[in-house]
Amino acid sequence: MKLSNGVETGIHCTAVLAGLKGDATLPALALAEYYGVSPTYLLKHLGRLTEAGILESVPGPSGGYRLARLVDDISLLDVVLAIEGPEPAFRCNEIRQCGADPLPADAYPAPCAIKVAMLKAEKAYRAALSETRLTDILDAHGASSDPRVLARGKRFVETRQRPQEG
Amino acid sequence: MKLSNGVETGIHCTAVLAGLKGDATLPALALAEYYGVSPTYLLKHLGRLTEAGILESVPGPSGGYRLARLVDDISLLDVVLAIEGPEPAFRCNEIRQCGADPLPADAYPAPCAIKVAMLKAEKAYRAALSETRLTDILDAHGASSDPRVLARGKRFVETRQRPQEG
DNA sequence: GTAGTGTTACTCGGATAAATATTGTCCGAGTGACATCGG
DNA sequence: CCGATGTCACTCGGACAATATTTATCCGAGTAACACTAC
Repeated sequence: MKLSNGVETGIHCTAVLAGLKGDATLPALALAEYYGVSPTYLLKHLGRLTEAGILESVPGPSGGYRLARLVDDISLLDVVLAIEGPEPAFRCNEIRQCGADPLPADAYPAPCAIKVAMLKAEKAYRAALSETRLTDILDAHGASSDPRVLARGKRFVETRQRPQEG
Repeated sequence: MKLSNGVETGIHCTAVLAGLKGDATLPALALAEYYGVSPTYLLKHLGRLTEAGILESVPGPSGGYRLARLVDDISLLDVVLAIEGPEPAFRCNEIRQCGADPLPADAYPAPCAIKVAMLKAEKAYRAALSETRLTDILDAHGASSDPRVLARGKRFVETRQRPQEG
């Protein structure tokens, strides 16, 4: 079980975009440079987030991405599901119904107990992700980060955001 | 994010092996036939479970696998970790420290807030898995399954277990 | 000086390859059972 | 008839391919800004 790295970059980028004021946008290329990741690959993830209604994309020069909702309305679960897809990690293949001399399907009216337990755990996982909103991430970041880190982020956003202010 | 199918087969097989009495064993080939999965591939998963101390393997004719511990001492988490590996699904690459004109490493004394949140969710996931023991699965299966299913399982175990009784 | 217009450069989006993880297969080492042979 | 022994078939375990998924890349469509021209 390995989570796509796109989740990490997606959340980070969403957090950065939360720092924009008003209608300002930030191009994908800028975010890619800021985090040292592949620009074109990042584009794919940002596209997923846009499809999911988490981000808005503005085409053309001075275009880019910005948040489509308030930071309070974005949870980590939203981002993870947008990038990884909505399907649960555990997928029951109903192997209990397979194999030698199988029974008819009507012999299995109750759901597979293993499936139930696995999905229950995954539900707990998603609940925890759902309880964490982007605001919480930003607050924790602001409270525990070194001033240099905050300054670098602020400088970056001010340098690359569109439209340029000033 | 997709969980290996080996997890599903691993749990099912462990549950079947729990039905053995005394020192009896069941060969991997029998389990593979029962569930209609690749025998050699199943062998790999059973090997992982043996390494983890969940199963015991007996070589030679009339050999096979059996539980290495009591059903109360085996949780779903044990099985999942044995097959998927102990590492968490979310792996922080510290991309916050990468990119253009990076800051020195000592600018990041606090752990990444995103990493903390993701691992916290995963901790909840593992806790839920850990609370579910193999006993619970067996109880639920015994209580909610059609008589035909239980009979098929019993017949299968009695037919293929080693040493053959009778 | 101002409005209209054409070009241009920059953006995102989808189709196309490489790398990696998962899935599946094959062959070899080891072991207990069985048949055989001798007493 | 009973015991020792050699062969054998069956087991698990690790090394070797095929497939699926993730990762990365390239190219095209679209758009707003800019410069230029005409008025």
